[in-house]
Amino acid sequence: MKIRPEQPFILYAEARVVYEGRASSTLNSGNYLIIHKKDGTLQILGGELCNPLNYQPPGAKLTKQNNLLISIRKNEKITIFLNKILSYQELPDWSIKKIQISKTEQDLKNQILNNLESILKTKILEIFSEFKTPVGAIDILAIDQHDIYHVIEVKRNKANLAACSQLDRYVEYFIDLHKKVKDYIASPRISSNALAYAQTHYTTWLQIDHSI
Amino acid sequence: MKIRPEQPFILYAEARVVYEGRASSTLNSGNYLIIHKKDGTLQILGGELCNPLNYQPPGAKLTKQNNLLISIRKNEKITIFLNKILSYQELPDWSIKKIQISKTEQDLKNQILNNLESILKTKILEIFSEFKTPVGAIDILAIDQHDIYHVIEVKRNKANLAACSQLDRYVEYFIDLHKKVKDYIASPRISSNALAYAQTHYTTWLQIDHSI
DNA sequence: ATATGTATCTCGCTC
DNA sequence: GAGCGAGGTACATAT
Repeated sequence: MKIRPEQPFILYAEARVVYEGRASSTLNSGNYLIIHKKDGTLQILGGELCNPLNYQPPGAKLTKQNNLLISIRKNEKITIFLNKILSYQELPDWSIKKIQISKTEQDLKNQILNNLESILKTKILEIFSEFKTPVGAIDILAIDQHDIYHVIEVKRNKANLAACSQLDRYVEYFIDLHKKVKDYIASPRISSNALAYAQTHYTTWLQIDHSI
Repeated sequence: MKIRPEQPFILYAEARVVYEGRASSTLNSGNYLIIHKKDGTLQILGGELCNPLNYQPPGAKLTKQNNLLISIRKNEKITIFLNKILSYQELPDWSIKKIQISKTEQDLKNQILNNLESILKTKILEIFSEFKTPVGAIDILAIDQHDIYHVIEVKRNKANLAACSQLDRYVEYFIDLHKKVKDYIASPRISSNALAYAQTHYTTWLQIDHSI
């Protein structure tokens, strides 16, 4: 069956691949699975690991010239040199449903918001979620009865040094505005270096788990 | 043809999927592409976007019970409820070659290392790559003739606030050791907020491009 | 095993 | 469009 580059399809072929764009890459000849979706997404999958060897995100445009498949998107170009087509199948009825997910960071955040005063052990007058600053958006900002700004960075899993630094930026922002600040990392776990860093920076780690 | 869960295969099927592990998810019934690799990798791909709807990384174990495909890895479980098999193909000769990539951050770093004195405009006595500290590994550390520590954070593309914060941690580490420090972000581009932050924190942005 | 950072990250969101 | 951060991030690497 003839390859129709405007169709969604799966193609198993002996091929080699060249990519030129943000980075550059070459993939030596072998048997690979080539996937093309109707939004332009292109993936070349190898026989192990999750991530594609080469890919184009949605919006790419696929064309065919003799034994070449060429996908172009902005300044990125993938050229597939087809040596032998081993199988080809079009998937016109491929579903585009979205997944329903839970136990995300948002869920953990809601859990904290619902128990904020007992967690912070003070009376809260104002609560902000995703409070925008020039140095990023604060997960939870709570202002208490003594005008202390409680800044909370939430991580759904193990908090690391990057989480501490994120918090540092927010704290500095309020310090510069002459506010009194207390800062917290709320997460189920924290890396040892992050915990050490937090302790020397007067950051409180709130261990908090997904309920259920 | 009968599904053999120990084989690498591509399966196009009407199915629904349930996942339970670090997070939880459900995917309603539809036509999806199910990919199984010999390293245990499992992916359920929808008709748009790059990322799999559900997946298991290498090391997962796949079994079949009637119309169920079950993949288990540590505390993570994917259950695929097969309603109708639309196509099934085994790929025993799927290649596992690796891609050759260039224009990575490492390439950019080497470029800087090869021109360090002209970039920093001073005589360098010692150079360290990936210098380990308790607050992370420094991309490039150069100590000059005046015992000034030049700390460089390299980003292959656009630098953001996180890059600035990374640098802050390294600078603070040396300040606490009573060293004189100059810090730099080296990248082709930088976000406006990151540049503003850098300027108020005495961080120098070195605009540097991938040669070629 | 844990920890850290990169990635052609992708993706969704907000401005 | 830019910017930011989450992600079941995956993945490589060092300890």
